[in-house]
Amino acid sequence: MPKIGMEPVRRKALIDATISAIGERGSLDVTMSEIAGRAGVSSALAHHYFGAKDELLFATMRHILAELNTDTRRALNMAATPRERVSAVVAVSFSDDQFQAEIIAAWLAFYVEAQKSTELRRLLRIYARRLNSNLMSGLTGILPRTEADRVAEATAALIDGLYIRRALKDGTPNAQSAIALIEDYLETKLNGRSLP
Amino acid sequence: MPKIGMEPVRRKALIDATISAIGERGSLDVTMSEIAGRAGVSSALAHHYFGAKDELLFATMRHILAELNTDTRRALNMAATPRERVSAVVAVSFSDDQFQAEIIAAWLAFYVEAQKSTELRRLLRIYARRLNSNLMSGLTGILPRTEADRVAEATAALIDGLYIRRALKDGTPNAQSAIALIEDYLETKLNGRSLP
DNA sequence: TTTTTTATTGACGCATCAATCAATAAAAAA
DNA sequence: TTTTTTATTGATTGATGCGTCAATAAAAAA
Repeated sequence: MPKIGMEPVRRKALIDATISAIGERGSLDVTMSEIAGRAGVSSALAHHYFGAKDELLFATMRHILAELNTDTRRALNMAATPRERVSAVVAVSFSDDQFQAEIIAAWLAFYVEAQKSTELRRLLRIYARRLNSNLMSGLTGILPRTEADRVAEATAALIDGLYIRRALKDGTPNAQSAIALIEDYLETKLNGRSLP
Repeated sequence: MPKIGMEPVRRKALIDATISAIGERGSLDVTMSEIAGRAGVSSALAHHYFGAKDELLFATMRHILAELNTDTRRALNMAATPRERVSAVVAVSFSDDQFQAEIIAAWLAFYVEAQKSTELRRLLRIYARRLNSNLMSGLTGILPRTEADRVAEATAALIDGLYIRRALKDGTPNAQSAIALIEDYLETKLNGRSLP
């Protein structure tokens, strides 16, 4: 009993299923059947809408990136000062929507896959550039350019590093301590004074 | 014309081949034949010595970890002050022997694989604990415990973060700027003053 | 009402690999 | 010299999984 206009519904369901499958397996070694099953459809349908597995994975990463971008824009819009902008970018990276076991696993897996796939690498570079630009949008209002560059790079590395290290632990991600760590760094750098 | 005492030679060759194969492919998706071919033997021989592919990969990660540990111990032995100990740990992580495209790719790939394999996760946790302990061995001589803990965690995150971010770039790894970034952080934290 | 488009799947072909095994041969031990 | 151990591989098997295709059916268009 095929209803019309299913395409966007299925695409969304398949992408969500991909994320949760990757989250559970902890890698991109998930079968099309597994993903399709989770989405409640046949693997043939997944191929029908996405063509090849690569494209489904690519669409999934793009979706994750898009969500992060949306959240970041919203947070930046609410930030009043440059200092708040920096904190906003950090906070979004460790927000409940982003800093989930599933998403973290996906990030990691996609980083690895990017070694093979040129397109995926391009996508992740866009993320890196965007993150840098978002951080700089706050930092340039506080520090001289050279210093701002350095702090932006360190902050980005800290974010990625805390993500990857998080993957080794089990249990619920502790976003609070991650944020505290980065904020401590920022405070030191921006005020020249660390937390007591 | 089988010569006697080949086992250690083959094991070493196979592990080296595994690293270079992973480096080229950028992931653990390398076939036993590919690895064996690089080592100049048949895939059957690889199975003969390592049993299953898992075990070869495991042995490879253990080898990488062991090398890092050896290098670190040597560097720590040459460090005279606590401050030098911290720098030594950082320097080794970005030394020519460690900060190579091949090794970086392997680290990344193994991090992902650790999501699936309990043993591998245990191995990587050992690395994390050891890194922390090595950093603390210097930091506790400079900062109060709580502060030292925080700086150790941040430094570890920076190291891992710079590794993962390195994987996105192409060309030769730039260890110098990575070290500079971390040293700048350490200077700020330990002296309360950043580089000009 | 007939035709086309959209949705959907079960079955299948085909390729890839990990792992096994029987076979070969040289060295070492008995 | 016979036997055992060590080294080595080509061929094979069995499983897995991507992608395709023909078939089915409802909705929409003609």
